Amino acid sequence: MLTKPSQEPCEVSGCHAYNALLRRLDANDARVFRDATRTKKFPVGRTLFSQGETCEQLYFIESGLVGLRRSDENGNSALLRLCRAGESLGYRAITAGAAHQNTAEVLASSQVMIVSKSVLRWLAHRNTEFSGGFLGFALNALNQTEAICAELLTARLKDRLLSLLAMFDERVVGSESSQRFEIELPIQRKDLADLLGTNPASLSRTIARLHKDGDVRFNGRRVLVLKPEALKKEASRFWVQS
Amino acid sequence: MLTKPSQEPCEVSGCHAYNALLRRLDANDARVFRDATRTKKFPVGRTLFSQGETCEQLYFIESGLVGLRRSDENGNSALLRLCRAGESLGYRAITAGAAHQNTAEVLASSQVMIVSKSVLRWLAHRNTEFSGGFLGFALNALNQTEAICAELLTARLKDRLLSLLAMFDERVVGSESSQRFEIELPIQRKDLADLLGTNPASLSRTIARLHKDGDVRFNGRRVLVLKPEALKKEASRFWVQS
DNA sequence: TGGGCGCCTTGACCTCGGTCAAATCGCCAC
DNA sequence: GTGGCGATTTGACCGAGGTCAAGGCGCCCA
Repeated sequence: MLTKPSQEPCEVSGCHAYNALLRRLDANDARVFRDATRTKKFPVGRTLFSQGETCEQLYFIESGLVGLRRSDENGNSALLRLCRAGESLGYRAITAGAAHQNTAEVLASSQVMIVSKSVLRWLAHRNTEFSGGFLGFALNALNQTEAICAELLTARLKDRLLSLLAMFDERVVGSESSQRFEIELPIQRKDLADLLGTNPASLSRTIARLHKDGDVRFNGRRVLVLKPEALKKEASRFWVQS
Repeated sequence: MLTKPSQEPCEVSGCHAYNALLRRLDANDARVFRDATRTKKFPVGRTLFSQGETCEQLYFIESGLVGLRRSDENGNSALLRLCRAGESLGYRAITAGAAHQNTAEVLASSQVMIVSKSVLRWLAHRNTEFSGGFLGFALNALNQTEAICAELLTARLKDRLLSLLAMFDERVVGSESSQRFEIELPIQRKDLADLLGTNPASLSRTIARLHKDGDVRFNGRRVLVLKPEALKKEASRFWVQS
């Protein structure tokens, strides 16, 4: 995919963030950028980078799912949010010239494009608008993190779970209103629990309650949504315009 | 302060963010920027801008305290975080060309510098590194919001309160370890409760518990810290390096 | 000096969700 | 199949914190 001499240099990858950066470069620099890109597959459980490390690379998620985790010295560890296909990672530490503030752990097997810091520095030096791209990434991340934060401040576990479910399927915001449909969860219960700030036991109980109320039926990682409007109501927070 | 012909153009205001932007401009543009700046005092309860509005101005907090609040259509409203003297507001909506995602409400009487969007646009057009400044602001905000998020995901109300107290006094991270000292809270209970994701009643009970345990003694807005090490332990999350 | 009005605290009550241990399920290798 | 192991659910228990209403306190103003 990266080697084909594309006629339309704006769409050379399946990663939105990658394309957004590429669009800010002239043909020549775009070639440099593409040539410096390599692709790697990461299995579940692997980490792209760890909190405290200095940043060496810029990452672009082509497929899969990566979680950002933050720990403190008291031993607490929180799974802050998910990064999906199309997103970029590592730009924060590179731009700030600081260590990674979070650990990026692979939650579902992911295909990732990688560009080394040195190439990036070289390009950024020649293209001052380059940082405009990162600014866009940061603003999106900030908005989403604030949405999550707002939810943690106000919503109950049950509603947070519904809202999280809504994240995993774009049909939730689609038009086919009252149709039941199925979502395939890409991650396991422990991770879901971490994202919600709870533990697998409590999560399991909440799922049982939803089941009993007839809203949503869980079967392992398959989730049958019986009342889409319940999800829709909760979904809104996450879909800030990007 | 803004009119004096400064010899050292880097430090013309008491606002760190303002100075950071100014430093990215040459002498000429810096003058344009300064001349376009006006100062305004906002009393408690006023808002700088509201969620959903289009952004017309860039704000710099010289003194006081501003809170960012996010509401959703279900009627929930969360006070996300505090913006203190030195911070900038409004750059997100301007940069993204979108509406404000949050409401900025004045929690403690504030002195604010204001620059109109049109001037900013003009300057940003001539100075492509300008967005690098905003990127820095966004990365800081993101880090802090993540820290708050992590705390909400893992910590109990009591510990979140201690951590919030620590925010209000830099002595907490200082060296004078075991000395008791006093903090003057700039905001009222309701706002504290909102920041912690709780209500005044529960907050009051938590305060009473801290009082009984001999850690911290509240007297209205005056807080006597008896065991600084208790605060120190919690403070760490918020002081990510900027 | 005595309302009046916010702000804050307290009481009573109860639900949500945390904790720990045991049981069950699902999956893979042998 | 069968044992093993991790993932998930369930049970039993209980504590943190939500809710609503009443009470106290401080402050301003007439």
